Amino acid sequence: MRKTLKDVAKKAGVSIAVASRVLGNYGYVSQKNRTKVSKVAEEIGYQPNILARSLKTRKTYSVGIIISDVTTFFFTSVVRGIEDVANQNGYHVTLCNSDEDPEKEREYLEELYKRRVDGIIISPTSRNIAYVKKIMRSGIPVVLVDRRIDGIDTAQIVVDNEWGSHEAVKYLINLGYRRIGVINGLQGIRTSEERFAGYQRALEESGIKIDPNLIKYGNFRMKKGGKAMVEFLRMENSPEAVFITNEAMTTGALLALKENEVRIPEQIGIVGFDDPVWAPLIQPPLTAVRQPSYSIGTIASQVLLQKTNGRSRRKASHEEIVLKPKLIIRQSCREKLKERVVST
Amino acid sequence: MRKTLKDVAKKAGVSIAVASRVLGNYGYVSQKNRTKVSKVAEEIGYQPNILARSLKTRKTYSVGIIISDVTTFFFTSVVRGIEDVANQNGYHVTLCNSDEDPEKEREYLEELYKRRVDGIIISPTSRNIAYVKKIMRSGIPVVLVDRRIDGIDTAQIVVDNEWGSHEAVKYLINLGYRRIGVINGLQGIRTSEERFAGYQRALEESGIKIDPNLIKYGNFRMKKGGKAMVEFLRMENSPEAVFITNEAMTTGALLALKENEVRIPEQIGIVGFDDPVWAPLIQPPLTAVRQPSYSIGTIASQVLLQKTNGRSRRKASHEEIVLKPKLIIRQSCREKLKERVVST
DNA sequence: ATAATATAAGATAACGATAACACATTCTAA
DNA sequence: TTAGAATGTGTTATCGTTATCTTATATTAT
Repeated sequence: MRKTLKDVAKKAGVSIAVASRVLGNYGYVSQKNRTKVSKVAEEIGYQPNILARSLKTRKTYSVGIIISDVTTFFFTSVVRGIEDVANQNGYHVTLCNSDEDPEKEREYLEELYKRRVDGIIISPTSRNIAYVKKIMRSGIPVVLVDRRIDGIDTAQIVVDNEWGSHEAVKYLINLGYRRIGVINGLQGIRTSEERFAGYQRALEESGIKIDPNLIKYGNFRMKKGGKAMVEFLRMENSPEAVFITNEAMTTGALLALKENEVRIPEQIGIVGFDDPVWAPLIQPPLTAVRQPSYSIGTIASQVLLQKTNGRSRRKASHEEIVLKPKLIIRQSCREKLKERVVST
Repeated sequence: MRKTLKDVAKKAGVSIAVASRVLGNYGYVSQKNRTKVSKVAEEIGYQPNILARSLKTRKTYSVGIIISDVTTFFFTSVVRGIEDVANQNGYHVTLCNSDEDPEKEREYLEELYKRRVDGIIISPTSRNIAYVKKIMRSGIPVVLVDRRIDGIDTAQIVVDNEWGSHEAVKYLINLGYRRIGVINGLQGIRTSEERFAGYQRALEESGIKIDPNLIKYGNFRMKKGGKAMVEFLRMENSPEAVFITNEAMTTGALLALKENEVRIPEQIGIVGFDDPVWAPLIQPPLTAVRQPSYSIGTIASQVLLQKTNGRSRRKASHEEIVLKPKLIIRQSCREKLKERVVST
């Protein structure tokens, strides 16, 4: 059924070596054979078996991506960026969703290793660092995105989360907000920690004491964002403004506010991390920290491919590329003149 | 560096056949050798080379997905659905974004074929049907999602677009709207045609004449949706309501309306196809046709895997699974009592 | 004219696994 | 006791390529 080199060679009346040379475009082949083989290959619809080729050449022209969830706005853009440059360079992309589950992440890493991908781009949960390092040692280049890991000898493409959060919270403080809540991501994930650190620094710089009651922990998913917001609303002294550390949780929180008929920004100010397309469409338009997500993807892909091509092995091996996010001010916060209490 | 079966066999003091039997868990092996080999494999960190295995077994446990763009809400869910069930069954997923470009689509199909994927899930542009059929003939199962193709002998998982559109437009008509515009998708794509057909039927059933000026063609992307909407606004006799045939174009249109300060639903009624998470959050909450996108993915994946497993070859081979969408009524349309003219 | 090189093409050995086969043993049944 | 099955192991072919090694001929340089 499926045609092999042998079929081509036989029909063209040459050895498979010659056929391979023609189709692979290398070595010496006479013009006569060259055209003959090409013609035959075309005729019988020959397509090389990449498995066999890869087995021999030790190059698969494929890269793996491990992220928590493609369904989130941030990661779709990252994935799209990765895929675009990968494909421009003849690479294919295998997608894995870890759902923040270290177990799943570990399995995917193992699987990608077995499949002999030429490289891996991962947004790590930080629970399998030793294993990531082991994979790197075995020769597969790895590039980290979104989540930094200390003491790892490879490229990392991240956003300055601390700075972005600091900008956001500083902005809230400048507007006059004092009781500022935060809905954090999963504990143990670097991004969460950095975003929280920015929140913390902004408050400290302004001499505002940090109130543990105003700190909630979510898991980066929608539902928890809503739940955390409801908890805030139920407090006897709920926050005047809330900084929410990713898009999914922001969505959940906004939904909860809507359900409870809490008006933004009159009753509560909101700033979210991540600036999805729909941010300007909601009522009121959302003030948010925009991450250059597509660029993260393209850069990560470029860096990875550079590594797989073997060149520049010493140079730029564990560079850290930090992209600056940007606070997009819309209307979900407002000048706060005097104290106001949120109705529960 | 990388360990092979040979290394394991040598270290364990057995033949590679025995090692293969232990690790592959088949055939007769003594308990002594079984534990010995397992232990050695563990020790030296042996991971099988999937390329070699697949070459021999003619099974790669990987499936390809070709869709237009992961970045869109609808397709992320579909992809996630596919990936979830694929992974539960030990399959991996290779993602390809065609961007509605038949050329790209063709290249991806070819590439997936060369990579010997066990199956392909595609949302086709309809321009490479002959090639899809050719691939199918060569033995790779293909499942179509979202976009139906006539006269193709395989499973198709689609949404009843005509019905969904009909529901949406009928709803507008029942509210009293008469001059109803439509922003269509790319011409030549099945989904577009079906959604348009539903629009058409609803109008015809109500005896409303179809006005070509109220029909715009977009390309399923945000920008074109905005452009089409602006064109509507600039008309001397612009539509009272607009039905927009996918999420990205709806986003663009809403953005354009916002920019032009057109109030919804006072000045114009809007119904969109696709119901993204943010639909309830915008002002006013968007009335939209919800597609069961995640289910499309899971079902497609299940059907495909069933096909790859070779079982049930005669049965259910070209079944068409049609899922019903659902009109979610929110507040972007309102009872229309008398004629009103939209300000430009 | 002859050595040195360029051109051309086939045979064959990998790549790393599985599968088919052959050959021992050991166990069971007649 | 012995045929036949069950169990255990090793050897080798194979999957479809590419890479290496020969060998043969044509072309160029000295």
